[in-house]
Amino acid sequence: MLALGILMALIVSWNINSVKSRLLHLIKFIEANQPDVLLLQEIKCEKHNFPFLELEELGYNIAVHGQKSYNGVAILSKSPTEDVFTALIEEPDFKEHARYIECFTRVHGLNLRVASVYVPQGTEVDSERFAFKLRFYKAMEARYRQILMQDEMLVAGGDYNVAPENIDVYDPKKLDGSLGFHLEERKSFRSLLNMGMKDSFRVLNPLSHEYSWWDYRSSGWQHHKGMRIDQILVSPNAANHLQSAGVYSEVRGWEKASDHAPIFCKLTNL
DNA sequence: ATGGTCGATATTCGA
Repeated sequence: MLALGILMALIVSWNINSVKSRLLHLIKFIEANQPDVLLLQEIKCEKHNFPFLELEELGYNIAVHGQKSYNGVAILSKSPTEDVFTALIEEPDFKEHARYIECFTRVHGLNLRVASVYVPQGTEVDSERFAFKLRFYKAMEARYRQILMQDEMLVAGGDYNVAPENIDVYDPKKLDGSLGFHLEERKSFRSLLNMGMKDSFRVLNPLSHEYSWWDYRSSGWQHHKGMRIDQILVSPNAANHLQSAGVYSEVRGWEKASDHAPIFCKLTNL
């Protein structure tokens, strides 16, 4: 290996809203961008229905936590996915929700623990599902804290279903207190940051107004009304390697697109 | 303006 070789790790997170209905988009995206690690959410299928063959053909090792019809998360990595963990939620009522998968993998000499996270949307503020959303944040925080204490590099990307700040939504006044932008959930998200995790996009683009999700129902994409509810959070030791971060927003304009665009961060091996 | 549109599934649920 050349001493001067600067290598870049591309890590992408994407709520794909059904991996089976979006498989051609996924393949097109991979061929164009060649991510080293791809974190998927809302695959909406069980493991035995996941398109392993098509994606292994593109050079990926794959870890899947599947569920019929709803939720489902996966990790694709050019390197082997080791030490897979999914048991974040043990509550009987929500145990079957496949919303978290984590593994160890390597990218260009970086040893990373990576997680693909699909935080509950919450359905309605103050509902039982909203309470579960807040509990999910607590469980995630405890898990991340454990990993930070082991001094591993953590890259945890996903649909956090919260827009952290005013800059992250199209109309902060109107949306204040509504699902995805309620103070309680924003505090839960901030708590991850206060623990030391960095919002890679915001660290590198402090003033950018960019979104990652546009609602189907209100034709949000057509009206430029979106929210930045997908994030790639990184531990402080991984943040030292951050080079850039952004949103592949053009993907949201593809025909029959997911309501979320892929997001990325790049880490250098230096 | 409390609708709208998706995907999986079954004629409803969850987002």
